Amino acid sequence: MDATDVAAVTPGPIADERPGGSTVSGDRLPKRYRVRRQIERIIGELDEGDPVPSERELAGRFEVARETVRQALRDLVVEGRIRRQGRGTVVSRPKLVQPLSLRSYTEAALSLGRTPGRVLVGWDDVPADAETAAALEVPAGATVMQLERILLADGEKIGLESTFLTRERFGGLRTGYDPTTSLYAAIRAAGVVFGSARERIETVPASPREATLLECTTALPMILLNRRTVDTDGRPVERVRSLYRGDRLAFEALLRE
Amino acid sequence: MDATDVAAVTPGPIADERPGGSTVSGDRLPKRYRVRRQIERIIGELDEGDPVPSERELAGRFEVARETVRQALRDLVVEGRIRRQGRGTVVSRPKLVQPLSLRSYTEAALSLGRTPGRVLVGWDDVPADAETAAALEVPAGATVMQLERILLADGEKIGLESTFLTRERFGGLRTGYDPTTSLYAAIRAAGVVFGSARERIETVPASPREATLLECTTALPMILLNRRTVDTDGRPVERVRSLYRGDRLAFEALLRE
DNA sequence: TAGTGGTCTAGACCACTTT
DNA sequence: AAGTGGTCTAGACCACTAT
Repeated sequence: MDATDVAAVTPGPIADERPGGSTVSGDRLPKRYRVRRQIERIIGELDEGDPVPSERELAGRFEVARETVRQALRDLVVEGRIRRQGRGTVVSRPKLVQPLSLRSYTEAALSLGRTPGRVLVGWDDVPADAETAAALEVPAGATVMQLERILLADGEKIGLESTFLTRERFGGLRTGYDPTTSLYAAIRAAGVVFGSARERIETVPASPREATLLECTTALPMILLNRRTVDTDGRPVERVRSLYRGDRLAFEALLRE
Repeated sequence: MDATDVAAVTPGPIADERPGGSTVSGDRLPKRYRVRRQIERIIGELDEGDPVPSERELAGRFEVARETVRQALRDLVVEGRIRRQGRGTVVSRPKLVQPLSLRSYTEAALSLGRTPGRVLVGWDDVPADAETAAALEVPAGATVMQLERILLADGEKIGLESTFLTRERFGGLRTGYDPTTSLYAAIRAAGVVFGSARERIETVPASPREATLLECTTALPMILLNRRTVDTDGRPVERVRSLYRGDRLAFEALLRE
């Protein structure tokens, strides 16, 4: 189905009596929500991957400013209903739902039927910031290893992951470990048995660097996961900071008494 | 400390050579990120609850359009660094970190040293939507009870919670249960033993109704939790849809092998 | 090269709250 | 009455991409 086919779906301009440059409509609902509902009707008729009409065309069709259309589209991007892609905007796939577990990203993605991948961004010795130092139980400013990778699902960039490890315990990974493979497998192979982890989950905006790396140009809301993992003796193993595209991923937890 | 005292912190307008109405600065970084950094410097000098300079004043000080300042402030709101409040904008408190567990909101808030509260929004018989019907194992469109409440922490509105229950099993709660108290306590008192729950966590924008109820007028990113709880026999107990302000809350999970 | 989304400007009116 | 954030307009230039 082509985007031009859906013109019949939209009945016409959005009702608004006020003349002149004025704006705030008499009713309470901001105009962008009515625009949004119209756009939802359009994309409801489209299939996954179909192009959405351009911002300028939607603005003209609904007789609103382009900025107003953009605000409506922004909501739909956050919800993962549409996606900006190369040239235009297209209808997107449903969010990937990843379980919160001690398993690695590789294992989680595979169990969901997706093909995992990683792109190495950097593997450097860096001074530990306050949070990393506390997590790894090293003095503030001590040198630790940082492994930063982009996470892929079926080739799509969905997250950015930084793992911090002490050189004392894991310096050996520098040789013989391929950073595009599962780190957890390598850590286990080094004889470490994962015990438990504490993970903090919140929403943050993407920074310019992160947006560039993940190819989402806007300041999209992201899901930030901060994990501290210890082994069965309670000794720190890793600190991980994972930033996932909020429009592409959701997480799932299993809770027990 | 007063917001007017920090003028000395800001060195002056943001560097940008281009003349005329043009915009996109020669360097790659959008102007709003430099504006944001300037504002961060200002609020770094302020204490919790202090007023942030007004949007118009910041725009004048940095010699940018007010919309550009608003984009920068939007990021800081999402991160929970500042908060819109009545008249102006103020520096906010750190996020509340709530554990993901089978415990009720009441128990979680108390264990964090916060005073929990609830405001009843509605308690009605409603037709089950597809998700609710599946969760409660009733036919689609069947009538179920919906209990909708605003969640408070120290009097502040931080979330909106809808609980769906079957009338067959929990119709008795209609009499003798005060909806501003803990629902979980009442359910337990009815002889139900919670078994486990599956919870989905994601980021969504707030709808106009939700923003109004939570008194966050903007389309702020929210954290949406969808929970399905079953008893020890695996029978469905409840479906809960909780929407938390992403700028006020974070969540924490404990992971084990 | 034409069209797209990304960014920014300079204005305007509104509802609301504080003074 | 004055000031705040919330919303919207009508334009503009840019980098990028598909044609």
